[in-house]
Amino acid sequence: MARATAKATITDVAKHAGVSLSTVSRVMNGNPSVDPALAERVRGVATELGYTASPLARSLVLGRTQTVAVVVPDLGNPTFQAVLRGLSRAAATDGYHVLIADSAEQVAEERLLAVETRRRTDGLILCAPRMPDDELAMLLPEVRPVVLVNRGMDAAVPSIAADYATALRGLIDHLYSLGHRRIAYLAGVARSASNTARLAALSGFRAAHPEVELIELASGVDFDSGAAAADAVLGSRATAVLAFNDLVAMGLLSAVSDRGIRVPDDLSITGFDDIPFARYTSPPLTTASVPAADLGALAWQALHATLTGEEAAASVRLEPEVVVRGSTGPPTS
Amino acid sequence: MARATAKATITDVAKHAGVSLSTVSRVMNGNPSVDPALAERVRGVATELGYTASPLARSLVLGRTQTVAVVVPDLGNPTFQAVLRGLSRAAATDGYHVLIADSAEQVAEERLLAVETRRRTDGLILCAPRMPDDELAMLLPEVRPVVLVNRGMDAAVPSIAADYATALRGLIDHLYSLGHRRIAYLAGVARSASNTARLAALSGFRAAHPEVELIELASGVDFDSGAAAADAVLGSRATAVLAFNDLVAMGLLSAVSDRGIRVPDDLSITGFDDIPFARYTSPPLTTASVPAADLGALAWQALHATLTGEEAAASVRLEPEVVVRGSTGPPTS
DNA sequence: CTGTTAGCGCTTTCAC
DNA sequence: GTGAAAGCGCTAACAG
Repeated sequence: MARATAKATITDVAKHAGVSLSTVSRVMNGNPSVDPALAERVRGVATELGYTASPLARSLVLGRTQTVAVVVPDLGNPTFQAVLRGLSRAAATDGYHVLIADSAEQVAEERLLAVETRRRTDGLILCAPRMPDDELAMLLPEVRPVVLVNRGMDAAVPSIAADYATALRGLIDHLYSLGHRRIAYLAGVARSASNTARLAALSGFRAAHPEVELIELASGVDFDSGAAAADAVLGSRATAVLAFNDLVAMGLLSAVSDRGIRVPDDLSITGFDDIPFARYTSPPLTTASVPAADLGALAWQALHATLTGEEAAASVRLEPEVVVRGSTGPPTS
Repeated sequence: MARATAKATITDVAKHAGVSLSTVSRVMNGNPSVDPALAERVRGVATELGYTASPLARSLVLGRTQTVAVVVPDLGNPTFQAVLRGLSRAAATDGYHVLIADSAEQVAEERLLAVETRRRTDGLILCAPRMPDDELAMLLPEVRPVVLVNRGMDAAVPSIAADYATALRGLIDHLYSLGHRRIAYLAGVARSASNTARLAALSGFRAAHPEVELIELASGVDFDSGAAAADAVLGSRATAVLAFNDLVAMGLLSAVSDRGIRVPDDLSITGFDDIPFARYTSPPLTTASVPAADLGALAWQALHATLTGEEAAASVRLEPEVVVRGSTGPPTS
């Protein structure tokens, strides 16, 4: 017969049970130094009153909230959604809660969001691919413990990232082996961490294959920018295009299809990330599979490790896999 | 020259400024009853020390956390992702934080998650389409203030929902006007709130059009169950199928296409929700557009209203719009 | 084993 | 206008 009204406090329980606060506290925390019979009685009163310790009060005195913060640049992006999902489930497994902040692509807000959410939690998981290096460097000490996702920094802070460079290289090699010699790259956001990695892959490839024409084209990171890039891509006379990510690839695919271009016969297209929908376009998208949910889970593991002080969490780098589907093929022209 | 080490407390500031705690508190809270000059000095010390009031301590004494909880059944589902996004951004606008819990489709966990996250926050936004009515009824009083998403209850708790019944009816009418007389329905999760609404729409249509054959088929709520239902759908000899949602529709579309079935010539398919990818299938999906992000934003508004006690938040019901794309057409058989 | 006493860091009467 | 003191609900020495 629990009365759900006006949440009972530890004092109520103590009074009803005729014991001191400490005893109740001990019982509730499973401290064995309490007489079993007494403990039983206290527990009885507690359940009768529907008592649960206030997380707030505990947090204040214990100095930990059992909560971590995560800031992402866009909750609408499937990749970050997957990171969040992996993170959230992993954290839940360890009894932690997740406070979430979406900067909505406002890089200027990220710092504040990070600091603010961090103060209400025990640690931070930061996805801020576009925050300038120097700003990030200033921020990091302030929000420790923190783990970075998809972005390296100094070794002092653990970073869980996919190896964008190697993966993109895999995609280029795939196109090359198909026979493509004129390849466009839709560059996404210029100053993002993963774009930097991709550009490195590009120049690596250039060095190895000077005979191949690599054309860099500007673009955004979503459907619309992919679609908007269609004319530029077609104008470039490339036979294949590396899109910044699956979203861009899908937008492009859709737009060129509308213009009567056949994929992959007239144009091969690769995506990046392997979001859940990549296999359902037509043709299905060749892409690099970034295990975003794993990234989230690993980020949690790293943070949890430093939280429990077991070990200095190590950075980890995941290798995406090139998954070849129908959107790439040999050039016909 | 802010020293970021060991977060300064209000006591530090008071000491450095040579004033009492109360004064610092007043200054930090913009209480005008402080001598402007003194206030200025205190503010100086505060910034110098990099002082910010501990949200935890404030929460404890003020009795509010500036945080709300949201529980969703699956963070991998685009609809709930959109709800979360709309909610998170709206809440951020009002200076609130969002604590998120993903029950990972474990209906048994939802109650606990709801109660636990609610205790650390000021209110709850609950998406629990599959929780049994009686369990929900028991839970609600315990987590108030709460607002329900996509699920009505008694009038006592505000509910923000899309009108699934009317929308599905719109989809059926669309198929009917196209000439379909044998229509299959992929029923998704049997006991979910929105499925109940859909079934109501179905029987409404049956009453109006006894000449139409309406075939109910079991299915899940994701790609795979859509694909898995392909044989059953084909076996039913329906000329059109109403999929439980876009995911199911896409899975089905993909599977029947693989079998050489042409959509919409051989089979018309409708989805539900209008997730961002629905327009990028081929053919693009005819579906009912559920403004999930708006649902989230409205849920926030309702919760915020009851939090600030301005008014008793009202329930709202949004009308999805039927959006006709390429996956539906007249039957050819 | 159990109770008493300090706080955790802050806000808020209540006096001066 | 400013400070002293009480207390938000809990835990953790510290005594018995």
